[in-house]
Amino acid sequence: MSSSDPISILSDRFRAAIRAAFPQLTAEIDPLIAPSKQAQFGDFQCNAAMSLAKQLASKPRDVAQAIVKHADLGDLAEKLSDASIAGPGFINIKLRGDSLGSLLASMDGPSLGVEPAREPMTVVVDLMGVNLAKQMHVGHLRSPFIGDAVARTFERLGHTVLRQNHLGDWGLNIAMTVARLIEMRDAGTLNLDSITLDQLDAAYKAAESSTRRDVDGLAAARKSGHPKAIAELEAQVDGATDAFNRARQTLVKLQAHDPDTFGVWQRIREVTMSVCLAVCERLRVNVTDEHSAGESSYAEELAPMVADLEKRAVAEVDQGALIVRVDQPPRDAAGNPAWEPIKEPCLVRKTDGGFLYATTDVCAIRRRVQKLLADRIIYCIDARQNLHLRQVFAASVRAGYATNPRTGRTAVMEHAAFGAVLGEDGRPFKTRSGDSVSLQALIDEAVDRAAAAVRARNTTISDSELRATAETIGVAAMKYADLCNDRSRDYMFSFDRMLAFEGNTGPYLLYAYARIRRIFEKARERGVEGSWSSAAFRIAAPSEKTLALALLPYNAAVARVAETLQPHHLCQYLYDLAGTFSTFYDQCPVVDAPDAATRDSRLRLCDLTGRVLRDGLSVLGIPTLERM
RNA sequence: GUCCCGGUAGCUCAGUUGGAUAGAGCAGCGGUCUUCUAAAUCGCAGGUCGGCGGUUCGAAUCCGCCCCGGGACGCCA
Repeated sequence: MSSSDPISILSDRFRAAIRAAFPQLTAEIDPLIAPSKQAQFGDFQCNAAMSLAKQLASKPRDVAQAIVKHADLGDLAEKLSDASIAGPGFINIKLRGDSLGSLLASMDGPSLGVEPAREPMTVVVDLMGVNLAKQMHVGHLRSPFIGDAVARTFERLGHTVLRQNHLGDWGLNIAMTVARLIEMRDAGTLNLDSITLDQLDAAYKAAESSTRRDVDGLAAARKSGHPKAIAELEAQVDGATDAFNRARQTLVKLQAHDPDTFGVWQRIREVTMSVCLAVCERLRVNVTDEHSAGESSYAEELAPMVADLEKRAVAEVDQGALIVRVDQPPRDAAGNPAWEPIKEPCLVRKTDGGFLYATTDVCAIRRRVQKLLADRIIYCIDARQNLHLRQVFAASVRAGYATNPRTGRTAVMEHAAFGAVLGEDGRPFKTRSGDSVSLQALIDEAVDRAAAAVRARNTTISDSELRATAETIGVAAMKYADLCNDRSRDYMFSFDRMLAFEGNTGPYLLYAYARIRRIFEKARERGVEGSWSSAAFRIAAPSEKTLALALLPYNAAVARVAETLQPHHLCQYLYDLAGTFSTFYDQCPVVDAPDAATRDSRLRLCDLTGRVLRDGLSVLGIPTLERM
């Protein structure tokens, strides 16, 4: 299919021109086409002459002249001449007046100019790390927001996407909680049938602290010699040791699927998952139960896998633990290492024979590549896990687990790392008392604030519509505020800013879309319907041209998100589009346009803008509203 | 100590992979509603791009050395 993005078309034309002018250049050529920053220089510019001059050992302006001579821009842009060359060798390009209309027309189809991937791949996206028996809090926000947006981007491009919710649902901490709950149930202080996640969370914390042995405190007390303090701390350590041992016994029972123990565990899982999935649904994050792939699901595979690693000497014993060294990657024929060397080895078995989270993660890669046939695995996880993930990736490659059985190629594994969520004081987001804020409370507040804002501007809206509208606006505000930043940075969580309805926010984009919908409602009231859909685009007014230019690079924006795993590039595109639309809206009457042809052209322009906004927001996982 | 992020307007952030005079939004100042939603729009003001060197026609961007902030560094997950 032919592209509708002028940068893409111009790149092709200039690449051909450069090839023709300099046949001696064999390497790949980047024609460096960019929009002009200032209108006086035209619409676009080619910056390739300067860098090529270096390779060709000639003068940049001579190179530019040769490019200009060979460039055929057809009916897209005005013919180039020596006057098109400026400064050290910039080539300025001015689109022809009628070309924007035909570019828009070529974009105006179901795909909105988005080109499907040439080689559809299977992409696994790891996008949530919920732990059993723990209340969801602000720290659980970014992974599903970013991960779902990335997943949707790949889906939009025609790839097969498999979301994975890597649940923390196994291990000693969970067993500890199970032991605690059984004790409470047997003591009659707890009804497991009606237990809530908050109660589970409390039990988890209690279990955790009851097994923490204060050996440092005891040592200090012994040193200072206070008999009472020593006695208390001895009792504490003994008690904690008992609790710890009970937890270990419970873990053994759990692993053996002892009916009572396993039943309690299942109950914990049920309660946690129902909250987790309800939150996902409310946040419009496409994660359902079928995406669950908990640590427990790997439990049976760990021992055989580790035996395989040991047998093939991929892993070796070091200081009692079993490790996979990743400091000396094999090199291919060209001398490129299979991964960047990492000094710290990857531990896959503890001295006591137990497995670690790295073991499970390697096992997950093995399943994702060998069974799910992943070509690419994307981890949307906290930046602090970076070293751990790099080790796990390297160990998997070394073990051969990351080699896709269908293609024979090593799956591409990437860490889409993100920073912390900070409060407005610049410190990690917490309540005044220092607790983490529950996700439910956070969403409720965003929605409440959105409701108040809608009510303040619209007194006639029904309560049910108000609720639905506020829900959409509140969630859009939260998601957009997260996604519009470079994910690798820490980001500042501020209700005031995300719900300000001004500037680069979710509500601003929703508002732009709602205004477009209102134009069509108005048009229908006037009896104008349908006739515009086949109208010719007549791009005349400056704000029409700006809007058209903002519209065309939609494909590039989506493609860029897939390339960089950075949804903020799409946010930037959409914000720019909404902004240019607002200016157009202000300056160009649509329904009351001076003549029918202009009106129909503008209606079609509005329709295209609205569909791109809706589609782009849907790629981010944000639904639109017909009215606000 | 080693490694990974980050440092751009008073605040929150972009910056198309090295291009022309570094851009938005808040906050500040001043315009624009009998008109398709003013939740908008237009303008003004605001900068040693952490610092110093280097690479070249050209650096916020690449390289080196520092400074500051955050994080991670074998038997927790």
